[in-house]
Parts: sequence; structure tokens; C-alpha cells
Amino acid sequence: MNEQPMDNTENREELNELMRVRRDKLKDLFDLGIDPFGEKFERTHTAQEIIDRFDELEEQDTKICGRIMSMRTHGKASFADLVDHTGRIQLYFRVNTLGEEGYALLQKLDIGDILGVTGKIFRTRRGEISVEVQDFKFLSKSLRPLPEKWHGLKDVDLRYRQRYVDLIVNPGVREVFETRSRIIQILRNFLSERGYIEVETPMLHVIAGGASARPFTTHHNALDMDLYLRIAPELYLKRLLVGGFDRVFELGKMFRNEGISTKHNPEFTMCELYMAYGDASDMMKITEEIYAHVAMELVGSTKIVFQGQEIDLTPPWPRKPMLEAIKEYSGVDLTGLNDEQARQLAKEKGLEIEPNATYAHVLDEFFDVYVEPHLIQPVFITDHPVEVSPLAKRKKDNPRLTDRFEPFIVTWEVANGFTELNDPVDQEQRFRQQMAQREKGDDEAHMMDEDYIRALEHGMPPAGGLGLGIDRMVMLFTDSPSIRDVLLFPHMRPRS
RNA sequence: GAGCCAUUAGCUCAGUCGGUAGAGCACCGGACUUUUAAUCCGGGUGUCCCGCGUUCGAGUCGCGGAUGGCUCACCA
Repeated sequence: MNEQPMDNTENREELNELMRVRRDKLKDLFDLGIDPFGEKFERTHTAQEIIDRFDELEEQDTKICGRIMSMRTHGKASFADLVDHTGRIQLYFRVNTLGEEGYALLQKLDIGDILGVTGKIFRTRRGEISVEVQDFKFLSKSLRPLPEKWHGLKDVDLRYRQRYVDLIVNPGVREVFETRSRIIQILRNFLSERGYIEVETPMLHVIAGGASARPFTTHHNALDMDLYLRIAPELYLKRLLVGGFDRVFELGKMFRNEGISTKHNPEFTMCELYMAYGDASDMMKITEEIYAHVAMELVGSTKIVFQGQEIDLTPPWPRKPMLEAIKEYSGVDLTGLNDEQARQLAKEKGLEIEPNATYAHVLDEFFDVYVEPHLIQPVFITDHPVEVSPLAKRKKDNPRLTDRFEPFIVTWEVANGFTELNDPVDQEQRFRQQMAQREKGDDEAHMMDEDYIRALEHGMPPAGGLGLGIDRMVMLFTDSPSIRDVLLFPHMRPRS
């Protein structure tokens, strides 16, 4: 490699015709003493500002910058569309204004180039607000052709792998991510206004706790020890309640070493919050309020449309114990059964159940098959079995069940919350049960966390906790059927 | 991890019964000083995802593989 940036044009045989032509134009610009990869440009207006304030700006000079997205040449006059982060504005080039030499430079211009333009704001004969270009600078030459203007980029594989191209040519994509940013901002403000302190806890865990999931492992070289990427921040956040924080939340990435689907990505964003001296009912209230508040801020209504279906987020949402929901949709009452009786009922219903499935597993299966598909409008499913809720407090009137809830919207589980178990003795027993599960081969069962028990032994106030799936919330509010549509760079296998 | 489907030009897509590769946009050359999916004239730019096989002959049929999508399983 030499010092000249032009030298890789020598690999021409590897470039197709379209790219070769652009490299040639690049070289021509260099030869003319023009830097095709310009410099800082101080704009005076954005595209949208010029459109919005045309009445006062007409006939005024302006400096704008952005990417050229289409061109219409007419001999000695030409039109182009310049797009910036706010929108599109038409450029008008005339040989009379630019001079022969300046106008000839247009031949070196390609769709996709980033320009800085100085010109005058006016309206064309056909009524379009435009900028008549007096001078233009190449701020960045584009060396690759963009997808075509009508259909954009459709190939989802390419859209996700080359999100930068997707963002350039499919305008709706950026809107989704702008909305995502707004939702997170709204949520932060909402929690902050209610006295929740945002904290950051470790992502590298010695014990992967706080959820039932397989973790990713990594290695710390200096300490020569394996670490886990966090599957949940829960156990750290509750240590903070022990330490005297009253209301805390953490918003960030979680990592779970599990399958990928339209609703699952190996790394995803969750917001967990904890309220000392509260319980599950407080957490249900705040869940409803958050969804309703975000909807109001975003669309000015608590009714939204997802995939053509109206969803009414207006609080309060119905609460429905899991066993009642199963009874309602399957006609089977699973209340108070032992493992054997539960398996028997599952078999009678033709459900596929592991031979040594527990009561809790059977409940889960019944729920997934008979209940979940019906949960379109928001509803809290409550009172999960203790075996699958090792960090939740038992219900006072039924120690087999916990004071837990999961809100469902459009059949998705969008959050998970409960009254926190603050009894260290019970917690230790629960961990031991989980370890027994683990030894039976359930590698998603919780690990023992001795230090967490120790923290509880110092006394943790009664508390409500909640984990909000942020990606699913964004999917709902952006009408996106796949999680990949709300992740800028969803996980993809590398191309071989 | 399993099943079904897809993969052809830079992009969006056709391609019949197995007979030697097509369109639109983009691009290149020409005309055109208010167009806007500009228009008009001329030009096809290709590892038909990869490999093996069947065949006189494979984009097309068979087998294997890669990547993606959907469904299922696990979860938020």
C-alpha cells in the first residue's frame, strides 16, 4: 500500500462497472485539486426548516448539507434531491449561476454523495421549495451505488447486516429508532420524577443470578477466572435496597445464551426497578402507568394500533390468577394437584410433557398452549407457582404460589414483577431447590448466591420489583412485528 | 436444535417442458435552462448462493452445505 488513497483503484478487476465509474470520478476530482472528502461545513438551515419557514426565508441565502438521493438533469439546468436528518429539499443547478466550470463539476456528482451547498431559497414554477445552488462542495464522495429509489432495500438479510444502507434508503427505519430513543427518555423521566435513582451494576458476574436463563461465559485473563455476562441485575439491585436505597432502577443490556426468534435477541434491553416498602400491586400500577404514559406522550392516546389491531392500554388492566386463566381457557382446574395428578391431566389433554415434569412445568405448558394466544389486550397474569419464582415472596394464603405477575399484551410477556422475597431463610431453601434442579440437568435453574443470602440476613425492606422488556415495548409502540426491527444491529451469523 | 420456504445484474424482481440470461430502476454515451418515478435515442454491466451428481446439455432435476425468513422449542 502506498500513501496515495487512489492506489486501490488498481484493483479494478475486482470492482464492478458501477464502482469503477465512481472511482474514476474520484480520481478526476483529485486531479482537479478538489478534495472529494471535504471538511467541516457550517449549515445555516436544515431541509425541514427551509420548508417550514419558507415565507420568511424566500430569496435569502442558505447553507445546507446532506446526501444527494436523486438527480434530474436537463442539459444546462439540473435538479437534485438533498436529504438530511430532517427531510428532503430540492436543489436547482443552472449553468448561468454556476458558470461553465462549476456546472461541469456536476458530471462528477453521484447519487449518494454528501454535499455542502450554498445557495438561494426560492420556489420553482411548479411550486416546489428549492435552493438555487451558487456553490457546492463535496463533503464525501460515495463509492458504492445505493439501492434503487422505488423499492428501497428489501432483502432483510442485507437490511440488518448493512443497517447504514437501510437507514439511508428506508426513511421509516430511522423513525423507529428515534421513537425508541424517545420511549427510553420518557421512561427515565417518569421514574426519575417518582424518586427512582438510576444506578449501574456489574455486567460481568461471578454468579449469573436473577433469572432462569443460560448465561454467556467469558474469561478474565489477569484474574484467570471465568465470568458470566449478566442475565439480570436483580440481585445487585436488591443489595442496594439492603444498603438503604429506597427506589432504584437500571436500564441496560442483558445477555442470555438462548435461541433467536422474532421476539428474542441474545442481547436485549431491560429496565428493572425496585420500590422499598412496596409490593407487587404497586408494581402492577406502575406498569400500567408507564405504558399509558408512554402512549400519551407518543400518540396522545392510551389506545394504540398494533398490526391493525386496536390495543387499549388504559389503566387499570385486569388481573387474572394463572390457575383461573388456565381454567377459563382450557376448562381444566389444576388447583392444588401434585406432580403426578398434574401430569395425568396433561396427558388426558394430549399435551407433550416430560416424564418427570413437575406441577409447575405442567402449569406452564397449559398456560402456553391454552391461555397465551388469547392475551391480546393488556392483562396481568398473577400468582405463579413458587417452583418457577425462586426470588418472589409466597402468597400469604397459599405458600405454593407467589405474589408475582406478568403483564401480557398482543400475546407477549412484556414484563415480570413480584413482591420480593426478603426472608433469607426461605431464600436459601429456594436456592437449594434450584441447585437440585440444576443437578437434574436444568442448566437454567438459579445458582446459589451466598453473598446475596448474607445481604438479606442484614435485613431488606419489603419491596416490589419489576423488569420491563424494553425491546418489546418499542415493538408495540412502533408497530414492529420483529425484535430485529427495533434493534439497530440485531445478531446475525457471520457470512462465510 | 427441528420442519417449511427463499437465494438470478448494484437494487426490486421475471425466467415456461432441461436447450446456452431477461425487465424496471441505477449506471454509461447523446439531446434537453423550472424538473420531480423528468422525457427522448443508444448501450446489458452476471461466480444464476457454494459444491458434488444426473444429462449430449442444468438458473431449472437430485444430494450435501451456507445464509436468511416463517413456524415450533426456550425465554423477556
